[in-house]
Formats: sequence, C-alpha cells, structure tokens
Amino acid sequence: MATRTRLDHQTRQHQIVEAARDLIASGGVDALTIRGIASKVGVTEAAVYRHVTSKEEVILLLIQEVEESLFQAISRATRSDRHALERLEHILQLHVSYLELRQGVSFVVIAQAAQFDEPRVRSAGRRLVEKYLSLVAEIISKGIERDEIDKSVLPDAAAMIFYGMIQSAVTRWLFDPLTHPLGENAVSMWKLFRTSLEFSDEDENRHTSWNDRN
Amino acid sequence: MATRTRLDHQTRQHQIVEAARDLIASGGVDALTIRGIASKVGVTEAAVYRHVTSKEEVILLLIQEVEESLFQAISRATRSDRHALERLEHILQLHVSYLELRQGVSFVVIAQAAQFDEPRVRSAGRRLVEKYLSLVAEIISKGIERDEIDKSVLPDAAAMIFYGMIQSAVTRWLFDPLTHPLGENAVSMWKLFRTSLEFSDEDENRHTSWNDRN
DNA sequence: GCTTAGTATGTGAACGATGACTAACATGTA
DNA sequence: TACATGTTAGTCATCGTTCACATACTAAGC
Repeated sequence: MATRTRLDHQTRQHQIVEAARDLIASGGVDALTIRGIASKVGVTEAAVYRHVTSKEEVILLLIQEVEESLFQAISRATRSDRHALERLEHILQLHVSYLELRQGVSFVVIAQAAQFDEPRVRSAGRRLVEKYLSLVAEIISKGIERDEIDKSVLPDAAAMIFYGMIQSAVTRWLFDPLTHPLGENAVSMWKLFRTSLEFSDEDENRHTSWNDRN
Repeated sequence: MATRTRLDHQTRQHQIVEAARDLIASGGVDALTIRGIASKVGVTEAAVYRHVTSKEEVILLLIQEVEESLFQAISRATRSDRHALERLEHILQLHVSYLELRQGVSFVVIAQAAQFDEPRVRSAGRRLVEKYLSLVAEIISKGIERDEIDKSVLPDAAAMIFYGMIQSAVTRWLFDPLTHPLGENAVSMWKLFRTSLEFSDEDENRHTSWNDRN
C-alpha cells in the first residue's frame, strides 16, 4: 500500500540521518560524506539521493533531529513543578547524559553551523541555540516570579552561563574524555553557579565595578 | 645575507598563517585551503610548500599563533596587582576585544581541533584550552589566598564557567553579530557570575542539593 | 484474476570540480 | 657554485552529483 512505501522512505531517510550522526561522532564534520553515509546504510551513493536532495539537506535534517532529540531528552525536567533550581539541575543532568550518549554531536553540529555560508543551515543552528536559551531563561523567569531565584538575576544572562557551562565541559571532554568526565565537571560548575541564583542577604553592592569604569 | 633570507622565510610563513586565519574568519574551516592561502599571499600553491610542509603544519602554526596572540592580548590583565575580581573582569574585556578583532577564529579553531583525528593537532588545541583554564584558575586561587574570593569556590570549576561564558557569547555572536554583541552579553554574564565568587554571609547551606540525591 | 502501466527504490558508471601535494625547471643572490 | 625561492604543469584521490538502466511492488482496466 501507499502508506508502506511512504514509511519505508521515512525510514531510509532516518537511517541516513543516523548514519550522518555516527560519521560525525567518530570522525568529526570532515567525515560527513555522501559516500560514507551510503556505505554505512548499505546502499549506493545514488540511492542516498533518492531520499535526500543534497548534502545540505542531510545537514538540515541532522540539525532538526538534534533539536528534537535534545528537547525530548530534557523534557522530563521541564515539565516538573519542582523548585526552579532543581529543574535546572535536572536539565543539566539530562543534557549531560544526552551528550555522552550522542558523543557530543550536538556541540559539533552547532559549532559547524555557526560558520556555514548557507543561510538555511545557519538559521537552523541559530534557532536551535535560541530555543534552548529561551527554555532555560523561561524556567529562571518563573523561578523569580515564585521567589525561588533572586530577582536581581537577569534570566537571559543566566541562561547563557548555563549553556556556557555545558560548552566548556564538552570542549574539554572532546579533547580528553577520560581526564575530563562530562558529568563531574558539570556538577562542580553547577554547585558554584547556583549560588549566584540563590538569594543573597545584601543585594546592593552588586552592580558596582564594571559600570564605574565605562 | 643569510639572515635576510632567513627573515624572509619567517615572514612568508607568517603571511601564510595570517592568510589561513583570514580564510577561516570569512568562510569557516572549510575555506581553509592551500589554494586559498596561495592566492591570498600572492604566490603559487607550490610556493606555499616551500615554507610549510603540509596543511597540517599550517593548522598547527595557526593554533600556535592563536595561543601566542591570545595570551599576549590578555597579558596586561594578568600582570596587575589588583583585586582578583577586577583582574578577571579585565581579562574578559580583553578577551572579548581580541575575539572581535579576530572574528572569533580562536573559537572556531579550537572547536575544529577537538574533532580532529591527528593527535598533534588535538593536543595542540587541548594544551591551548588547558593553559587558558590554568591561568584563570590561578588568578582565582590567588584571590582566595588574599581573601578576595570566597574560599568555598573551586578554582577549576570557576575557570570553566568563565571560559564557558565566552564560548556561549561567541556562539550566539557568530550566528548573529548584530543581535548579540559579544561585549554586552559578556558583561551581563559577568555581573551575575561574579556574585558567586564574592563572599556570602552564610556559607553552610551551599552543598546540599545535588549530593543528597546521588 | 490477469495483464499492464506507473511509481518507488536501487545499481553501475560516469561527470566535473576541487582537494593536497610533487617533480622539473627557472632565477636571483650570497 | 649553491641555496632560497618561485613557477608551470601536472598527479592522484575524493568530493558531490547525475544519468541510463534495472527491479519490484501497487493500482487500475479488461
């Protein structure tokens, strides 16, 4: 029936994206080739083009897949009604597990998209990052409303620090996974960073140094 | 005389590395080719190989150049005898200026080195990151000794957050420089992060949440 | 129910472009 | 003479992509 061939097509395309992910995971972005995809899927290069129009589309589909699976992975933490700080901590844990499972492909893909010429690839990567930051910032905003987070905290800035913690942990981890375990570094950063989100007794001596000199 | 040709050689090699940097800045890592370097320097591809043994060496020289120029750029901040928090703030400012001047090439190069097969390129990138983190961590350690920074702060974790702030700011900035100015985002993150380095009146309710659940 | 046309999917063999790199040869300067 | 530096003209591999052709399964007409 028509639906079956349709499903087969979807399946093949998914296999292609999966192969693309594996290639990047094991050999970096340079290893992402149509030839490599074809051989990993077990078909000819020409067959790959039956399910995909170009290499660019593979990259776009990969970014899309990364977006879906990442937000799927951390969704358990966002839905909860718990304290904002615990939700952030939970997101961090889930994100770390996701990165370990997928060998940091999301980081690599985003870094690559940021230097692409092609506008569609660029904006797909940009939207992924912005969506993640919005999610984190939203949790922080809610936390401020509920008096769970200090109200002097700027949600957007805090979200960027949160995302940056993951980036620096992944960078080190990609260079040397054994010496720099993703989870442990993320945990120790979080322990420190959460102190700046918690309430402080004296709130006024905070915005002093940088502004005075500019 | 011999010294002159020697100097010419050094100059050419430097021009090559400079061209490599420009190519990456304007077109990403994919734009780094021997052909591109040759045409930018104004010689033939074969001439490039008179001053460089391989493309790999170009990348190694580029990482080396990034390392030297980056630490040169922030050296003014590290030498000072000022308060540790001011030194960190100063490093951030200088690093941001450096990134803007060089169009984020250092970020791109490090991200690329992290996914390379070649062990020499990998370890060159790794050493650059580790050296930077050590420098920041060292300032924090000294700050703790001088009672300028809360003694419960782990210098290594704090250094990673510091580096992560720059990474997240650069990522956004590469995607859309106009909407996400590097300096402004860095400043607002710093304002927030420095509160977790400063002294807090109550020190004991800090290590509670994460440990309890593992 | 059997033929027949069509569509989805695959293959083999190429295409041109571009990549890194090299050998043979030229030139100026110490 | 010898070396540093450059050019011309290539080699060879690999890239993304396409074309002509094959196969199998589905849907429609008799």
